[in-house]
This record gives sequence, structure tokens and C-alpha cells, in this order.
Amino acid sequence: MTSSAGAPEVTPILHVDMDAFFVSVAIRHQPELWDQPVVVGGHARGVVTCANYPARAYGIHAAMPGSMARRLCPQLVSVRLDFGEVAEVSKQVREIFRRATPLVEVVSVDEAFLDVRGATRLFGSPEQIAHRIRRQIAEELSITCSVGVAPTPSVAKVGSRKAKPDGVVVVRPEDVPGFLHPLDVGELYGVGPSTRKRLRRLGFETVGDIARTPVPTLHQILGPRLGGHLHRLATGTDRRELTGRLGPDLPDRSTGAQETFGHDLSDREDIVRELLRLSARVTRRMRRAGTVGRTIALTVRFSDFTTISRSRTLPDPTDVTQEVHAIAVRLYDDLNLRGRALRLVGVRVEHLVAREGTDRQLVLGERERGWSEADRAVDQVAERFGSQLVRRASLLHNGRG
DNA sequence: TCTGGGGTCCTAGGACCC
DNA sequence: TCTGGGGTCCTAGGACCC
Repeated sequence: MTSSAGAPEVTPILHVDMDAFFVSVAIRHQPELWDQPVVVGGHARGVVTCANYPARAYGIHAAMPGSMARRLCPQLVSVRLDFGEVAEVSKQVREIFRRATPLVEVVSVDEAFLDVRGATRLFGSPEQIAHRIRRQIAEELSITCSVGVAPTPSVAKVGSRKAKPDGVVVVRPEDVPGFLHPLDVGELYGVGPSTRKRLRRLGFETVGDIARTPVPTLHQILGPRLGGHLHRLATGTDRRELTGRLGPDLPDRSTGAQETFGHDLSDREDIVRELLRLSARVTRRMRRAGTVGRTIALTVRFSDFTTISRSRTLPDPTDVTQEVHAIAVRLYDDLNLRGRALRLVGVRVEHLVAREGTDRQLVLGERERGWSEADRAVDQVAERFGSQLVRRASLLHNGRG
């Protein structure tokens, strides 16, 4: 660490993370609910998507089955999510970030990294910038957020988690080891329940235990990838530059849809119809994004929750509903389930590329061309009148339309 | 308590080619 | 005739994140 006039040479990074974002957006104009336990999701066989802090006080958290959440807190309020409003608020939050610095890297709808090295002259210390952003978000959007300030993105991210809810945590360069080392290994990004268990079996309990272990040893135990990654996180040495990317401008690598049924399905006809519904949803999304994909994957979950997948790669990419559906059905038939009850099915298209430049006209048969045109016609009507109105005949009741 | 939905990335084995 | 090693693609499963 070099220092010219006593101050170490560091890039101040902010990690800003909205508090219980989905719930906060849903009830931001209902202050009477702010101190009540509120969740988004958790109906029927579903799980809680997001829980606010009063709900968390009852032990409720995201991914918890709704039935359990209601048992823990009978007066729990469940609210609906307006995706349009979520997107709008998310956009407004980004605009507030941009007032502080152009170096914003959006991670997801509710969090971003900010490189504020060029903003300190105008707005003061990184900590002052953090408070300024929090104030603007609270005043203009009626939601709260938490901020971590640190010399690297990953330390800033841990900082924002420690700051929750509605707070700021500043980690100065000289304090990084003291801040990170006492933490549980499970607090590192990329260490979930499974890796945590494995690490603890091997005697690693704290982040410091990892930081003090020679890299080659970690490589040996965890593989070169995870080993190297965790050592960098544990020592706070992940000094990458932010991409300055305002949102995910890279095309998706895959896209898919899956559905857990209200009750398990075993009839082939029902399942084939669900596969058509899902194939249509996925390919419509692809046509809108202008992507085509070569690998079609089917996911199947049984009543006992065991889950398997089968996939097939085509010579040419497609976005045609009928083609994706036909392959999904073949993959299903090849499983030879003989009417075994299914809890969930999913269809996913992988290896996506831009449709431009993958002109298939020469290999397209008349039939396929016809399906492709039918898809586009359905898309156009759906754009104009809403997708509820346009359904394929076999999606109607009894498959007879 | 009984487990959503949309993604990304990694690993490992087998096939195939050079 | 047997052997090796590396690279790439495909498939299945799993861990993880939001």
C-alpha cells in the first residue's frame, strides 16, 4: 500500500442495496404498513419472495414456504407486486446514482456498485456521498437502502449487508482485515450452505482461517477456481475496476420458464399442454429480444422433489415455438415416466445468440417457415391486445379449440 | 415447515478429433 | 499395434445468487 501524503492510494467503492426492495416498493405509499410484517409471495405452494424487517423479526425470510411464514406470524400481510412499478423505481434509483458518479455498475434490480473517486471534490468524502444518496432515495422514492463503503467491491458488499437495514458501514483500507477476518465463512460471496458445510468440516470457520491458508492449499482442497476466488475475497484483494455497465447489456446466455403446478400432474396430455404453454412463453421472450438458441432443456420435478433435466442440442438455432415444444415433448417421452406424477416442469433454451446473422432461410423447410410466420402473427396480436387473448388452440380447455 | 422462478457458472465424464 | 495428450463439444447435475 503506497502513500504519498499519509493517505493511502485507494479507490472508494460504494455498494448500495435497497432494503427489502420488493416489499418496500409495494407499500411505499402506505405508511400505515411500514411497521407491520409484510411479504411479497408465499401463496399456496409458493415461497416468500421478499420479507420486510418487521416480518423478519418473526423469523420470516425470503425462500421460506408461505405456510410456515403464516404459522410464525398469523397477522402477516401479503401484498401483490407490480413489476412495472418495480422497474420504474429501479430506474429512478439508477438516476440518483448517476448524479453522484458516472461509474455505476448495476448488479440487479436492487443493488449497484459505485466508484466515487471522481466525486469527492464535488460531494465530499465517500461516506458523505453515501449519506447523500440515501437521503435522496428516501426523500424522492419513499424507500430506504443500505450502503457499504470500502476499498474493493466485495468488501463494500459485505459492508452494505452489515449496514442493514437503513444504515451505512465504512471500512477503511487499514481496517479491512479486522473487518473481514472474524466473519463466518458463509458470509463470503459464493459460499452457500453446501460449501460452508464442507469448509467447516475441514476446519475453516472464519474468513480469517481462509485468509491465513496458503493459496496452493486452497487450490488443492477447493479446486483452483473456488480456491482462488475465496482467497481473494477473504484477503480483500479482488481489486477489479468496475465495468461502468448500466445494467445487463450482454445478451442472456439462456432463458427459460418453469411452473410448479397447483397439484401434481401425471397425465401425458396435461403435461404436453403445459410444455406448450412454457415453450410459447420462452420463445416469445426470445423473439422479442431477437435471440435464437441451439440447446433445448427439459426439467422435471417429481412429487418427492427429486429433479432431473434432459437436453438436446440442435444443428441450427431456433426461436420457433413449435420446434422447441416438439423437442421438449420428445425429451419428456424419452424419460419413459409412465404417468409418474410431476410437481414441476420447465423448458429452457440455451446457447442464445442474436438472430441477425443466423439466417436459416436456406435450411428452413416450408413447414417450419409456416410455423415461424404463425409465431410472429401471434406475437403481433398479443402485443396489441394482450397475451390473454391469443392462445393456441390446444391451450384452450380440453385441448379442443 | 416443506420447499418459486429466473438466471450464471463449475465440474466431470464421454465422444470425437488431431 | 499400442499409447498418449490436448482440445472441443455435449450432457447431467449441482451450487449459488437475487
